[in-house]
Amino acid sequence: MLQVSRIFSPPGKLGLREVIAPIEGRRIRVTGNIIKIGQVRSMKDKIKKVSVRLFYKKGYYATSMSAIASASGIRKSSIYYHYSTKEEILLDIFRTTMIELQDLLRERLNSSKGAREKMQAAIYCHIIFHIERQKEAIIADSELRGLTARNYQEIMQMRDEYEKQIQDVLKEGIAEGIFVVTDLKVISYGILSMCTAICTWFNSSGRLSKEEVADFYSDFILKGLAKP
Amino acid sequence: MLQVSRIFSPPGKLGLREVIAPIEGRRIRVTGNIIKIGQVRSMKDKIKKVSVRLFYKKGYYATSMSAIASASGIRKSSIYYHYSTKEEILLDIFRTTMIELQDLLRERLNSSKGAREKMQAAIYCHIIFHIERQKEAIIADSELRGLTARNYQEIMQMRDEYEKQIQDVLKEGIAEGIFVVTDLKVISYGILSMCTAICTWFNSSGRLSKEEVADFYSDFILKGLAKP
DNA sequence: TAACTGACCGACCGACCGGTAGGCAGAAAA
DNA sequence: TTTTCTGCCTACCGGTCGGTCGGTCAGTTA
Repeated sequence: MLQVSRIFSPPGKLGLREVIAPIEGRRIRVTGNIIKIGQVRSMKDKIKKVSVRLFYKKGYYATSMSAIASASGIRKSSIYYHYSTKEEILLDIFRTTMIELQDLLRERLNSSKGAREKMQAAIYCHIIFHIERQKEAIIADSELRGLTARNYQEIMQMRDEYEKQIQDVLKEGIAEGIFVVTDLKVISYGILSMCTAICTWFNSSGRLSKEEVADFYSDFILKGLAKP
Repeated sequence: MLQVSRIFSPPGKLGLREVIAPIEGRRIRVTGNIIKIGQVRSMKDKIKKVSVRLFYKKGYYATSMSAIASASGIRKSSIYYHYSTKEEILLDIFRTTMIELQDLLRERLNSSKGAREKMQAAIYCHIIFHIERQKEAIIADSELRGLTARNYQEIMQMRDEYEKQIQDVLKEGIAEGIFVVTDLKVISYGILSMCTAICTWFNSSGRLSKEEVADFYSDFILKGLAKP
């Protein structure tokens, strides 16, 4: 039996829809057991998820804390129970996104042999990630200015490490004698930025699948790298 | 003889430096003649130039009208004599940047023969422009959200026309039988986004000159396009 | 000399910003 | 049963935002 908590009794001026909305995706305790409704496990996750949507749609600066709150079904001040500042929400999004991307790449590279296969894997997973996580990817690519010095440096370091892995694959290909690279950094930036930019124009209900796009780019880049 | 105008007599609480600042780059009339000081021809140009600097440095939303005003050496309300809204400043920057880029590309393409030479010219002028006009390029690339529907569409149309010119060169190369292109749009987006992204990392006092970078990218892309 | 115009100013507006203080219901711990 | 903790609430803060308004004053024109 669901023991109806205060959530169901209208607090203040909230209407019925506004009362019901926050329940979706919230933990509800029933004498010890936890029932998960929807995909969101806690209010903190919900705030983060909503923030991703709003930062993506309107940008970090143009998104207010009250907008995040009302889309999460709580009051603005309640956000500060979970996050101490607005920037911390952004940082949380940055961190999890970067870590997931980093882990994915490392895993794929470890299960690949040779520079050609590794480069293919790297391009493929970078592109698929940037399409599947389109919103987070765009935020991570364009909202760096929202971070203050300390946090900015932390994220930039993660980015550098990621780029280094790509550059290592390029080096490996040069050592193997299958790649020709005029300038390691310049070419690695070029490869990454063309793959990253996909998330700005890709339409999942469009003409092409993400796998097709990944294949096209993979072919193009490997041809550009190949020793004649 | 310089007839000293009100500009020189301190209005309100302005200190000496603040009084002198606005004179630089301002038209000063001396019985009919106009003396130009500095590179800026009018206060409107100065506001625009200052806005480019601030939008680049802090972003459109994070830049306030009062910040633009004080950096221009006038009061906030005076900006509204030249521009009716903040967005109009942004739109002005967008328009002039896009038009300049568009004109530059058209001119270079007209003076080139054959798809290979045209593609080389297109890459070269796109990159050089994005490095020389780094600030405007970054704004044009990242502040689209600052435009409301009507203005957004206007700029997007200009962007589409620009991309079409690149796609036409690709088509020409396919017809000539020297390019192999898996997908016209996808590849053109890839080429443009890697060339555009240069403005985010290029450092003019760095290891490489803009011409070197342009050459590296040109080689890489043409190799990726070439028929084996 | 009088009327007009271009370019600017100070004072002010309502809306909204991120963030804080303190309270309160219900669940868990003692 | 009492106390503490969790997760949210209402009410409010000082500050800033983009933008407006009624002037003001030098220079031009009539």
